[in-house]
Amino acid sequence: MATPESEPVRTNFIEDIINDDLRTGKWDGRVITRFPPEPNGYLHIGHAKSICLNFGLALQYQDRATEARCHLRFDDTNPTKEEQEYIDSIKEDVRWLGFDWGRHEYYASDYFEQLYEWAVQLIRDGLAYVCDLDAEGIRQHRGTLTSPGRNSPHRDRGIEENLALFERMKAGEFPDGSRTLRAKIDMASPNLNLRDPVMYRILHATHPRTGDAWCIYPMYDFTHGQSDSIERITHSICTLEFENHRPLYDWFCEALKIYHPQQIEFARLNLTYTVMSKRRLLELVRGGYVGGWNDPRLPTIGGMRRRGYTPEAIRHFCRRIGVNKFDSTIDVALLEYCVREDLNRRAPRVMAVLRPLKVVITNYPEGQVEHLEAVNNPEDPAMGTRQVPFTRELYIEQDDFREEPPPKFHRLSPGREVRLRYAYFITCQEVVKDAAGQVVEVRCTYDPATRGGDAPDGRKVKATLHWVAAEHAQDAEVRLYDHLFSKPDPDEMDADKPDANWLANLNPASLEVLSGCKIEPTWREARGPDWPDGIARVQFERHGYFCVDRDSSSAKPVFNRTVTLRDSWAKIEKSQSPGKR
RNA sequence: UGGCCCGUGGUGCAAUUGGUAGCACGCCUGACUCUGGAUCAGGAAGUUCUAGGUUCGAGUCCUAGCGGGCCAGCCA
Repeated sequence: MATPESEPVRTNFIEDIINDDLRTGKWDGRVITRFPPEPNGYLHIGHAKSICLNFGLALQYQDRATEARCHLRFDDTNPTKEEQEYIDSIKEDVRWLGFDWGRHEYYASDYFEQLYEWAVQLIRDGLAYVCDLDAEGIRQHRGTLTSPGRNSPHRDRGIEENLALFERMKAGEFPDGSRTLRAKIDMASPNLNLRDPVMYRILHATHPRTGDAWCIYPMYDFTHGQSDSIERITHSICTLEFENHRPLYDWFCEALKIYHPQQIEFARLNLTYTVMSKRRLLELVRGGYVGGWNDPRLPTIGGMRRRGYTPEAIRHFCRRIGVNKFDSTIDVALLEYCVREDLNRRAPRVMAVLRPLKVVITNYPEGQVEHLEAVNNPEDPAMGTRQVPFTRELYIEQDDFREEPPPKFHRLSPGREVRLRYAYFITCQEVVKDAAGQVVEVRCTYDPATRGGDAPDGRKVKATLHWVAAEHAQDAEVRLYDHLFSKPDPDEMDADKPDANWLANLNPASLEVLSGCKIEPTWREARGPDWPDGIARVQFERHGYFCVDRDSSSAKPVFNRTVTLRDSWAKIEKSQSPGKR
């Protein structure tokens, strides 16, 4: 049987290019890609798309290529924004996703010396010059989208003067922002990136890796292509916004006469009900709208890991969304489908009552305890069974009882018989209410002949409820997560408040913390095969998939809801509610 | 008003490179079921952005238009 991981997926336009190249021998049969994050933030599902693409390609062409691998390269050219902490978390995330860069861990900063020499080479060739304009001056000379720029007054400086000035920039003789090294291309180019782009800027800042060795730092455009070149990358895959930079990428490689990889752009990932930009993610964290970078509601890799998503599910998702050259927004339901699909096969089943309602089995002997066999995972008999204690007093879900059942509700209600999973049929005989009229207890009788869950006389029940023995129950905290935003597109504003911004669309119910939840005491015995990442995941029957949060203690476990089960009753209920449909 | 890139069911992708569209998610039915889960079967849903053109034949090629994205950081 084909696993989701191995299922064939149609080739995308990037694979078409690679296949062509392999056929024509363009790169001597090599396929070398790279994932080049800037260590200035945490990775999110959008990065996962790129990671899966780049590392996936290397894996995929292992047999067909003479050499196939993917490098991990940190694009660390801006010390004012980058930190070691980000480097560490990025490595952790890529590893967790299941990819291995082997010894191919690189840093653009490792190439600073070479980059400097190349800059000098360009000056010697008359293709670069030191410009004394400040940021404002450069901007004023740049022109606009529709009008050409003007040459810098320093554009025609002599080579020797440029060399001396650049040397002095490097030596730290000038303050930040006072001068730049620029490529001499074309101030009239319709592509603004070609209007004498800055190659080096002065930044007296301590770099996480090179410390204070440099006070001039190369710009992205003067770094990325050359880094690719040094590493002999064949296909340099990046997102669409770099399309306009490709001519510059090519220009530098050609001007320098160095190995010239091919840049290919693809569309970044967008998901419904969430935001993906670093800026917005940062705002959510800084503003306290979420608990931190690994808040389970965030689309960050750390958040998803804590939410209980598996690397397998994320990889499968990334394979299924495809790769293209135009913006699109994927329905988060597909992501959720992928997690369910994976967890359904792997997660042991456990009974957990989230909102307890006490049930007393009036004809069941007081003090008696029976141990009933429960299946750990109906999808995988190899996961075995366990013995769950059953007693006179139990908890069932509040939602599983209705004093006045609506149409199509076939759970417990007065006079009705249902099955307690793996246990007995019970019939509701009496309802106990508090002073406020709230149902606080349901008194039932059980049929001893239905032990195990089947009636010898063949009679059927319409519902099977999960339950937990009251005295034996493990108390737990359960965190119910839902979409972070209440609209598929967080930017869509309600007509009555057109001036609001995306934050107004935060879903007030994105997190609900439940305490006093009752978990079946044998839940730990239900564990299936070990989870490679050490995060325990279970299915709470009829609820969804949950993972054990790091806030857990042995006295009180804490569970995070990864995703709910598909819930057809919820749909019926929703369609019954007035105002709907 | 400039340049570049891009338009296929609600959403995301396919279509053997010119032979009148197929898959998945979602949605709706039904079957089965000790999870209202899973599974299985079926259904609704597309003027392939529009208009011309080439061709026996166009989602694929050409032209124009319309729509969307990106670009005026000493960010990446």
